[in-house]
Amino acid sequence: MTRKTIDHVAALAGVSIKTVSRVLNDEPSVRADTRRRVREAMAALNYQPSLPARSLAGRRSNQLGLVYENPSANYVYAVQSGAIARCRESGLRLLIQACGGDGEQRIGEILAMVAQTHVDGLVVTPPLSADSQLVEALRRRGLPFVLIAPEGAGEGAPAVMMDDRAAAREMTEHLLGLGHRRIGFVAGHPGHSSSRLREQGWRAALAAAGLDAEAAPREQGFNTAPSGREAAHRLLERPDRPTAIFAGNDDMAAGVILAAHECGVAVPSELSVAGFDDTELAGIVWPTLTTVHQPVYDMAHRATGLLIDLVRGVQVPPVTWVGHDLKKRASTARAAT
Amino acid sequence: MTRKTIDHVAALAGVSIKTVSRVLNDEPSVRADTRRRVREAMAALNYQPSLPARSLAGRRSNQLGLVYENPSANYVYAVQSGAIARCRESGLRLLIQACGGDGEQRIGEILAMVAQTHVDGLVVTPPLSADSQLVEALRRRGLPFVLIAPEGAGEGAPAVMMDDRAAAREMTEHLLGLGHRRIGFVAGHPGHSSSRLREQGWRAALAAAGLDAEAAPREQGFNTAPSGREAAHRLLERPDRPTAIFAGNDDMAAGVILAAHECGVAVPSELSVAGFDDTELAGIVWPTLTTVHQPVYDMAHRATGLLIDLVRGVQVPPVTWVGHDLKKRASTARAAT
DNA sequence: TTGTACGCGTTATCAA
DNA sequence: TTGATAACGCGTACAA
Repeated sequence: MTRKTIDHVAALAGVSIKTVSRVLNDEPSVRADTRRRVREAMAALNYQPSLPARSLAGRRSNQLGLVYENPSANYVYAVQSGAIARCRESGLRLLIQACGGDGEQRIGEILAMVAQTHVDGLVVTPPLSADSQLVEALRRRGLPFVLIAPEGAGEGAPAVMMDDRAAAREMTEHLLGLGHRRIGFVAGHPGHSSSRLREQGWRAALAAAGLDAEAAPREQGFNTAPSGREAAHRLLERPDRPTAIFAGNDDMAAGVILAAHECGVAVPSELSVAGFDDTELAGIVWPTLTTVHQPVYDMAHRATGLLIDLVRGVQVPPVTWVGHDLKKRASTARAAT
Repeated sequence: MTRKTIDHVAALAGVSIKTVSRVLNDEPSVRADTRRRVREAMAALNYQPSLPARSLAGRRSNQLGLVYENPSANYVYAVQSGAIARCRESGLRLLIQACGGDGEQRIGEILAMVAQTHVDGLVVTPPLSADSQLVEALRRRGLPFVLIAPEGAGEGAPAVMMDDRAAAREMTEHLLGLGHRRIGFVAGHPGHSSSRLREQGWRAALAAAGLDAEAAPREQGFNTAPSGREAAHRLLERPDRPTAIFAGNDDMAAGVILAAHECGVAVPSELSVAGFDDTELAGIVWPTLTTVHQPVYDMAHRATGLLIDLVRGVQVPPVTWVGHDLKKRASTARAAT
């Protein structure tokens, strides 16, 4: 139960604790032979360096933070997995902070966490990444941080983004290519910037195809399946019923499919349905969902990599774009003639 | 950027740092008046104590660990949320550790994490909680820990469990009560103890109803929607097609519904489908899924509470049972006559 | 290439 | 009820 310390290792290897410290931190100025002896001693004792001691003594804690607030389980899980994987590659720990509360309080909570834990930097996920006050507070604090999918382009802070607008446009073009002309849209939560961008992509594709983008059927949803279901009912009741509905995320698309079932409208023969995000759900609903793959894991992995660079003083580009991907599954088909 | 320390607070409050420390740790032997002055000084400076310093100096780190390995996104999210909430109530931090690798290596990883981070205790989730070698290693290490849903009854280690067997039996009885006699079962992953318990509950209910439990239609699944779909196809092809199918979890139940759609079997009029767990999915598929609510958030919350007691030297019961709940939704109905 | 002395910010010990 | 001082286990600065 009594902790093994750097002193034990030093004694066993016959060197000073400073040399052990050098080996621990992969500093170059250690003779290969000495390094080997120290390594062996560490292994023999099953030595594990104390993170608190390192945090306290050094100017780095070897810990990064990940903050999120209230998104979906799938999103959080994917983000965490990507960030954890990247941290592991570099021998760092990830501290996860779930935020509650409103603006001011939230910022205080995050700054308190930073101060208490000594984290070296922060990965900020949406919707927190769109909070310009938070961004400003972090900047003032002088803490390295990387934003995932911020509003606009992160206001100069390093950000990892996907092109929601272009992806939505591509999906709409896919539907147009299948012969659809009345393509309805279920918009996502108004508070999320991605909602606006996706809607813009849909409109842009319609306009480019010579359709009246302003008059196109559009209903408001809130990123949940029930809201998608209700929006779909409103769309399906219209005299000029759409032959395709594009929902701003997969949950809402699942709601659209549910509504179609309820109205006796066959998917995809009478109605094509498309989603966005490519969550687990897309492969589970029936028919399986055509959707846009958002590489959440990859985005988190990259954001964490950028943060590691930043902490080490390496310059990083202001915006890193990640690609997206159309997943064509069973919920879309050629428009009935 | 320069950190505020206990010295600053002590100076401002006109006391020694030890007194500030006492206030910080809610020790009783401080005059109310002194305590107030110290509190005010802390607030005025927006003082945040250094967790690494406390971990290093004290015999407690005020940090608990949560270890998981590879379960579903929804499960992880619910467990984390419950544990984080409980930690927050007691002013503790939660360190989350995702494990990879096989038995030996996994144990080493967890013990290394414990040694490095100085966590005061560990919440162990399934399937790790069923690893008796891990349990033994933690016991030897002398670290407080609580198991969630272990195999058997946790081998004497404190555990939080739900009665999978009784719940599955109740669900089967519900189906029997709806007039079903041919009730098929899709078993979950053979590696999970809950799979066996749920199957036992199903069989017990059939036997109690005077049916031949041994000959009842049963197919193997692996906790995924595709495996549920395939199992359902096999069940639906039988000459004595079941009028109800009970799947060992919601994902597989979603697969069953999908298969029914594919075979042109109407749910619930021609086939009732029941699931287990009450994940998000249950409210999203069509028809919405009748299922057993497993209180994952609550289990994690309680397990963390027990762990906090344990760390403080308070005795806790060896097993804490949590209740379950039948959620009757749209996927089950009276058997066709 | 290696080692010595000190400090990081807190808790523990013991004395007042 | 309060305080002085020594740990805790490591990195940093500087010297050898």
